[in-house]
Amino acid sequence: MVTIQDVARKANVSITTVSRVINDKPDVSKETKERINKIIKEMGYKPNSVARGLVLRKTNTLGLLIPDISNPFFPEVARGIEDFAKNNGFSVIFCNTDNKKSEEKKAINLLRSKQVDGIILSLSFKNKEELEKLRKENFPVVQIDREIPDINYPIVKIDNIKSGYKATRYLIESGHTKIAHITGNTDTKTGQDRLEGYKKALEEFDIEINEKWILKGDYSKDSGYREIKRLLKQDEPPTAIFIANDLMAIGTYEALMEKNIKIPDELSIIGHDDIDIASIVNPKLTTLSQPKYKLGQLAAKILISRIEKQKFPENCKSILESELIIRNSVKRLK
Amino acid sequence: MVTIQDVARKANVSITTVSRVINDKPDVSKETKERINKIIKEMGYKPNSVARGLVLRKTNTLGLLIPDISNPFFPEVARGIEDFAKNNGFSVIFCNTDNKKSEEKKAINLLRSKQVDGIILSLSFKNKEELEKLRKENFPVVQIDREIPDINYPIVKIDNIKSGYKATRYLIESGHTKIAHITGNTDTKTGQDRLEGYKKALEEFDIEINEKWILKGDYSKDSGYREIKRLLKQDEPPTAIFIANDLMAIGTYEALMEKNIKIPDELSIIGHDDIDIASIVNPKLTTLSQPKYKLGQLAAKILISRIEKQKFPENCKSILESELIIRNSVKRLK
DNA sequence: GTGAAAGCGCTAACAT
DNA sequence: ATGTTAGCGCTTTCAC
Repeated sequence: MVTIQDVARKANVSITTVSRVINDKPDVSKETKERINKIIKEMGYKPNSVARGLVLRKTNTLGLLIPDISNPFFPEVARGIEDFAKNNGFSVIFCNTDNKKSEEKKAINLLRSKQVDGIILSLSFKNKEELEKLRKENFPVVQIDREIPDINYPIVKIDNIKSGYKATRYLIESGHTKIAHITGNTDTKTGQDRLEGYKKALEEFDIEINEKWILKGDYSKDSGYREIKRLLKQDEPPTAIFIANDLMAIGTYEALMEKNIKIPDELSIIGHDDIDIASIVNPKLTTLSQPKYKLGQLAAKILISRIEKQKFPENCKSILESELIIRNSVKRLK
Repeated sequence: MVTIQDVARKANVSITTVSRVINDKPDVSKETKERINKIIKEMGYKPNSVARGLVLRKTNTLGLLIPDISNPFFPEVARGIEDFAKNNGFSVIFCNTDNKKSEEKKAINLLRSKQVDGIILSLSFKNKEELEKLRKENFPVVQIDREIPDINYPIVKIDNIKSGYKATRYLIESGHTKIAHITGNTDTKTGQDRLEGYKKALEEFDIEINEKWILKGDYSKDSGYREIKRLLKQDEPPTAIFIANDLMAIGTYEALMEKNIKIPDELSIIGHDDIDIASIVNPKLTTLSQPKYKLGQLAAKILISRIEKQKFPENCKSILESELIIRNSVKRLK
């Protein structure tokens, strides 16, 4: 490892001067600057960010804390974050937590001890404590996707109530009145919100809410498969169903295929998220699309602004709108 | 930020003693140890990894350099890496390069300047230089998925020649003789290898290779869509096709659906990778499954062994076998 | 325009 | 069993 010392020695200057050159500071003659730059190149010198981080108390590193990078929702978000971060001189450490409180705590401690300058996180609903600790220290944080209520931190998310509302409303406007719902994990705000939107739409159109048609999923494909089977056992089946995410909808597809029930003729389905698969299954899944890349990008933008202390609304809530993607899994009755 | 100084002052001991306690070193009385641990807890002291990294010349951080985390192949690999890393006290910084040489170079420089202890990477085929630089310094590296030839670094990958061979052989054994191939990006070793496996199988079974039936894709869904359309314009179409990855196969599905060509009755398809979608499309796609999570896990294991200087074959090539997943997209003619 | 010196928070000889 | 000291590679005052 060649250090600033080595460069200074070779150039016959003090390390201060070399430091000035690599940081592009004034007060160094054009002549020496060029000479030092040449030597830097020759020796292949690269400043040590760790040493720099120690003195500057800034690592130019962001933490990303998510439930699971292999959940199809997150890779694109992560990409949006990394792209924006990279373009602004930051890199990102990612941690998977599987929504476990203990893992979340460990990950936050790890990131803090690594002195990341800020954290983008998607916490499980129950974990208010950790976020409050960060808040107390006024540590830069941006929440994504899931919001822990009553804590004053920026959040970038989809308006999930509205999104659930839009999905359900589309079913209603297509002529359906018997509409079921498979919820997401109702330990998450996201899951609760989509459910709330579902109820809101039914109420608005004076359709009675049938609790038997509200089935408790957990965002996993298996839970979609499981819950639709339970639904089908009921005496009076619905004609349409809003499923809180596409992954569960896919599970549903499999169960229906097994039972030889035709989508959308016998059951209309609308999903949520517009993951890759949605445009590929047969019939193509009507769903709501989340601007995932943008979500990540914006989260990184807000966090970095906060870190660099540029003006940005202190506790901005950025609510991105989801987009209805009409495909072939909903039958229009009118 | 509370530092080791603060703890030492409060405990009326030297920072050395505190250091001994937090690192669980001997030579400190049970009594003081307990007292200091109590104070550490009270003050919420967390050691500063950056300072530690500076003196120890070890950051317990891994770099992960991949083309694109939102490419469905990588999230699971990344998860395997992060899990193993975490369980062994490491965290991971990830970088997307889009297979661009310039981005790869920038990312490696960034990771080096951040003093990561090792790098797991999947480089574009043309980028031998950067890897050679690392090799010269004997820097810990593990390649995943794609191998740059002639460089003595550990690699964890699928045997893609064998995998292409297995895919093609399965088509042959199903009774097909007119077998086409849509290649992956032939700038990558992976793409070349699967093609080679395809040819090898044909040769072994004395089937003449028809260059017209070898179509040049680039691993993107669009290229699958595009190339199958070109294939269909030919006078004498094949009865089966091996497509170098599932994403392209999905593009193919769309084109065939448009043209109302039935899979597998009119054209049999075998893909590669077994991404989520494969088990969901209609008909379900027969494909070869890569142990992605294991791939990541093993790569991390080898890299960390190397870093910790535990014995592990210096230049081990870990060739994981892909697994044939028989579904419904190949028609058995015999 | 350039350099000497202090210090970021920690670990590791080397005393005592 | 505990403390003193030096130093990891860098930036930043302050002096010249």
